Amino acid sequence: MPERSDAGHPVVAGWTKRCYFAGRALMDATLRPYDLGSTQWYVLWHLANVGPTVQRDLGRALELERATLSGIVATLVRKNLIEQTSGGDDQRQRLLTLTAAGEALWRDLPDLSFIHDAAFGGIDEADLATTVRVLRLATERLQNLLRKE
Amino acid sequence: MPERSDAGHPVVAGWTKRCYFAGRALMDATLRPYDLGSTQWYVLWHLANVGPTVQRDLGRALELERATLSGIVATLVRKNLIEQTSGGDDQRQRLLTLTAAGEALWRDLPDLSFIHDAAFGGIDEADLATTVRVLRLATERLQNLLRKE
DNA sequence: TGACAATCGTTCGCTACCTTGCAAATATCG
DNA sequence: CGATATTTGCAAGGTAGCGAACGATTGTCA
Repeated sequence: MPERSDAGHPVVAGWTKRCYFAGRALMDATLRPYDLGSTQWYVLWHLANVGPTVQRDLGRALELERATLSGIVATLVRKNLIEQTSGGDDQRQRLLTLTAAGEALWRDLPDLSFIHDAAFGGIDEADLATTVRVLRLATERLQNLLRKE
Repeated sequence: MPERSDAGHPVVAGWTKRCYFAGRALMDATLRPYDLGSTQWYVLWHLANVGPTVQRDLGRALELERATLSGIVATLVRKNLIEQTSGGDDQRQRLLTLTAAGEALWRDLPDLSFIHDAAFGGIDEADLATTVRVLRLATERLQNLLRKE
């Protein structure tokens, strides 16, 4: 967000945010006709490609807090796209499954891979690798600071 | 968010999101004792360093939608940190100014530059430049796609 | 001048993040 | 076995983002 170009650091943060939101906006715009949000799409993707999943595992896979996923699951259940059952050995956890309507919708959904291709296609592989390395290192450092308060 | 490492593209998107949220989380955690959100901090920063600003210009500088900024301004006014006046030649636009309490709080606030330093400090300048170039190019491509629908 | 268009801010409803606090179920260990 | 800790999910409340629709003001131009 900051436009200060003093040293070069804040600029990275700014473009990280802009890039994240631009991709998300394109995803949201593409999914809008289907009345789906981007994170809802990720949930459907996971259930369609991995199969029925316990809510806890889905949260870990998608890196979402329990409270966040809880709301998204509630929305998808309300739309009748997924089902949330609690008939396992562990009575705390809930199994998530695509409904027939959910599977039908998933088949109708357009392929979103064009977004990644549009964003990063044709860019030098070495540059992409550098970008990933920088972002991952920065993320790990920030998360370390977060753990130590 | 996606962990698929097929080609390399989706990985970039995943780390872009993680890095953005890690930085924001650290910022939020640092500001929590002061009951401030990260975007609220950016507004105070701008008013403290640039001076009183018309709301429209602030939105452009911070790249926020009118609706988003409207809510943030309302929050800061409610906290008595900024003032929103409408006494210009153009009766539509509102001038934002720090209140005395806002200036006092700003002086108490810790320096947040340690976040950028922690994230990107010590990384090769060329690698940072490459990262910025990749992210900016991807962002521009995505925004172009957004304009054409 | 008078109709129409553009701009500015607000409000509403939505998605998606978070923390905190709670209750229920399960695991662990004395 | 029983007390305690952990895990799982939910609800409430807050921040930050979006689009759409609406007054009010201002600009444009026939």
